[in-house]
Amino acid sequence: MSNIPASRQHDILTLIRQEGSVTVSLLAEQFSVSELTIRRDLDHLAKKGLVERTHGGATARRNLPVEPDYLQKASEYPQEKAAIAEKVASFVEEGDTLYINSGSTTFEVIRAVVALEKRVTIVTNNIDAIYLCKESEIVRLILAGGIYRNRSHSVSGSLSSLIISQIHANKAIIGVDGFSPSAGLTTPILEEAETTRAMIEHTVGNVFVVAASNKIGVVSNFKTVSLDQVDALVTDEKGAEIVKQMEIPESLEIIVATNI
Amino acid sequence: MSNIPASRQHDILTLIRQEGSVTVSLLAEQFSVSELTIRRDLDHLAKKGLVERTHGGATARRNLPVEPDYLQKASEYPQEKAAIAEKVASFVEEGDTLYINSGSTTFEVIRAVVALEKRVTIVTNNIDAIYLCKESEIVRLILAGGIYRNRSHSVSGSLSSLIISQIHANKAIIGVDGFSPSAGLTTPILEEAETTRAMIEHTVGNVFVVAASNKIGVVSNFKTVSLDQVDALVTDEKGAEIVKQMEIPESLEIIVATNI
DNA sequence: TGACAGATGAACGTTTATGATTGTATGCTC
DNA sequence: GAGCATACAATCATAAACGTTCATCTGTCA
Repeated sequence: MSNIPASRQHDILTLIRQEGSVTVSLLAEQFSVSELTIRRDLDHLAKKGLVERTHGGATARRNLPVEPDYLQKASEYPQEKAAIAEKVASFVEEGDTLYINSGSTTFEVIRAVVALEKRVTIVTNNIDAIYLCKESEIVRLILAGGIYRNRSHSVSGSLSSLIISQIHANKAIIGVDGFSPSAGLTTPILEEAETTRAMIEHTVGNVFVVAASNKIGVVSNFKTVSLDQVDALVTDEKGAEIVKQMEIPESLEIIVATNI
Repeated sequence: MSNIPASRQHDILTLIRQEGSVTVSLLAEQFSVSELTIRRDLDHLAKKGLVERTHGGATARRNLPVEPDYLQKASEYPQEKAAIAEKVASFVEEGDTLYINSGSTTFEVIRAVVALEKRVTIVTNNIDAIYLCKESEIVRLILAGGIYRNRSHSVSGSLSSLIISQIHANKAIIGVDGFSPSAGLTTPILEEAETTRAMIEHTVGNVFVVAASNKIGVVSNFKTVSLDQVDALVTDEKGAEIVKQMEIPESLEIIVATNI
């Protein structure tokens, strides 16, 4: 992967997130390349679902009719999360059945997985997944049921576990609020922890945990599982640095998602 | 500010949501484009159901953005459906647990029930219910899980029935595509029929069927249950007329919702 | 050195956005 | 009810943006 276009696309992405929207002509001028190149860059970013392509330019994604609280959270480490999502999506294969729990990072994961255009089944308790999958004809979406929590736009609890008990996925992609060697994976909501645990227990393949550096070493309220039930941690460069100082199970692979 | 159409339309939309209403001439001045362009922008937004077009401008729309074909169906008999929804909601009592299946009529029912501000639990397979319940702190929403169908914005099938098998409601409010003495209640989708049947079977109290006159006497593809499992039909005046000609079980009460 | 992939730009025809023009409908004033 | 102003719809012309194809350049690898 060559560096010059990648870094320009990264800069474009930052600019779009900053300004909300950009024009092709302005970008072409700013980066001293032809408009055609900019258009290709934007198309590339749009295909990954990172921006919304429009006539004359591109805008930041704003396709959710109802914006959940966690979209504010999503703006905390947007690039890290996008990079992590991109990375973990690269492990997804045609025909996979995936457990993906709720949260801002895993929301990005769903976006990245749908952008792959592979024939996969996504099982999730994140209701917002419907916005991401609605245009895809080849991704099958199974929603867990249960009591709806408006703050996280998700369902969880014993009723969710009931459905999960019927499905065995071959990969799980799990977002957490805390990742710690001693406390394992932790979340602030009891029911979410239960649902996530059920997902991990019904996964026959690899369990990926996605977490930006601000989650590493953190302990939240409720324990999901301990680290020896996790196969891989996908994190950013800073997160990987922190993990290196920790005593983690040997079986746990650390995967670094380098910023785009 | 970049003046690409998408960005301008977004700004117009936020402005409308902020102010409640806008005029074409003011917008034209503000964005330095012709009024004609503004009109086209507003038409565009109105077509997506995001704003309400008026003479000389546009106003905010509190309605949620729903699927076009869903919306089309919803606009078929809007007054009748609203009246029916209002009527059936009047039977809902504090503390009730309600089964409500998916469909444009029952969507209105959920809206009416939430407006009651009574402490009830709604169990539904209509995902759009989240828009209606999100602001209510006293309505508890339980979503059935299962495979998501984008056309109806609902989940259904055996996984949904699994959750339903765990819940016994004391009232069920059921929308149908066909209501017929011989064929019973019918719907065009097999899985929906299964889910609806499960709801009715797990209701210990009254089962209400809501149907505007265009559904009465109609037979759709898949049977849900026969009429003797229904306690009441809530319909409009024209529907009541038609039912009078039919041979229906004596136990089935006909409730007429008079147009407001 | 030669083959090759990826990035870039030019040229072409096509699509989209915009504004001017004209005529029609709506609402208001008198 | 006549006259008038405003908003609208319909049509056309123009310019900008777009997609497609081809050619060029660069760096990599054998």
